Amino acid sequence: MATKETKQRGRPRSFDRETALEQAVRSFWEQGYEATSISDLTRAMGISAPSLYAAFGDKRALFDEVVAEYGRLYGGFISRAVAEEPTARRGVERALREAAAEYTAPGRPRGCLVISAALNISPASAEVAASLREMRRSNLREIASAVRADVAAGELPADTDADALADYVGAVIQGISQQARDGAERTALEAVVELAMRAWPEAAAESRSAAGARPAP
Amino acid sequence: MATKETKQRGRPRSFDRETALEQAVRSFWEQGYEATSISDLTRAMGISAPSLYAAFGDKRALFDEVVAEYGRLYGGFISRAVAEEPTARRGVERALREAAAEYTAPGRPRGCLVISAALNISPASAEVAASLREMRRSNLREIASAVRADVAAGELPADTDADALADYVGAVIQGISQQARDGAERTALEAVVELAMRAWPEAAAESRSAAGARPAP
DNA sequence: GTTTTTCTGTAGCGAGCGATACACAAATCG
DNA sequence: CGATTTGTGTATCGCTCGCTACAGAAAAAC
Repeated sequence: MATKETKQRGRPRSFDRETALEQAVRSFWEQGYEATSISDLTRAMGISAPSLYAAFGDKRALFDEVVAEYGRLYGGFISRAVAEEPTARRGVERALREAAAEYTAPGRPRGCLVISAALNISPASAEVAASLREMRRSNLREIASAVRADVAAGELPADTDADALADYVGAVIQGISQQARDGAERTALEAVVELAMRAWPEAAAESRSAAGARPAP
Repeated sequence: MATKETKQRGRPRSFDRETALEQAVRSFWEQGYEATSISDLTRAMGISAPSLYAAFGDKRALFDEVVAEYGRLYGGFISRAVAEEPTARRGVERALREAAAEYTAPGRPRGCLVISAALNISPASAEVAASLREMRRSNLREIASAVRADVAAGELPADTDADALADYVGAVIQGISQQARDGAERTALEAVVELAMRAWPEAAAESRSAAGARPAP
């Protein structure tokens, strides 16, 4: 699907589409959707406005591609951590630690694009905000699902409120992203993660034997 | 200072300045600094642009007044909670519970203006963002100070990292504000607060006798 | 070669932005 | 009363926004 089918017919594109997209990612990541103008984008991408519109459609379509690219390159670590670790606790702890690292990684914009790019949007761009919000909700559902699986496995107390726990994790992640944007250092955010994980419920003592085995959600 | 000195000389203002300011607070609270246009403001305040500029200066000066008014009417509860409660733990718990209530109060914009009004700002308005950031930092300093006082009083373990604990509380508050803006209900945020407080360090068992007495910072 | 297709650069569209010039209205002061 | 001071309404200003018309450039197809 992504490979060129045959030789293209007309004048070839004079810039690398992937490289330009990567610069668009950085621009939107730094300033958010509305605060990033077409002029900002053409400057960062090194192309003119008509080239941008020919290659990516309009600003909204470019942003959609940017979000997908961001997810592919930088944003998937939460889903990955929760899916790969054997317990919800370990998945969440890994996700939070990676968040502290990712959101302060040198040479990149701070924080999370999905969290911060569509804050304070004017009504005209409400759809963009709704789209990113749904992505965040999806992440929380994954976490809540992992928590429920741990409860079923006796890895967490039976009265654990999975949705509340997922909301809590989401609040901490959003807070970490925000503080990273405010200039917080990685070590400070790791200390926050350390504290945040102290709120994790303790497993009932007698049923910790089944650790590592988790039924599919 | 705020009272009229004598009878004013020229044509009197045809609108109530305080009421108009209150509408400006709502507009900036809902949409943030940059996403709120002068046109939005004049519509909400029920006055024309020249009247706005005559009464409040420019957009930036109006926003500064809005921030001050917001702090006076809605924003002081964190400082109040931390200052009035006898221990840092009780102060923070009260602050978080009040945040869950305030940020979802019916008939008001969701979340906290100081947290959300200057997110995703373009470089031209960087000063506005810096100003609100400094207010947030000031709140965290108050919390860290209360924590240090509790450590000195034996109310918290001697190895408690006051700055990290304050950063954690700040992250939770920002997360709660964000989720409130995303539509979370008060009860859901209260569950998040309940969980967040489980991370609070336990006092060393033998020195809890001095509860209620705290030396001034 | 000529034709066809596609991309690029210039230049500019209508709309909205923050902010204001200017004439008129409404009050106090003498 | 006239003079002075201050606020209001209309009608913009210069600027930037997202976006595009149009002509020319660069490739394949014939």
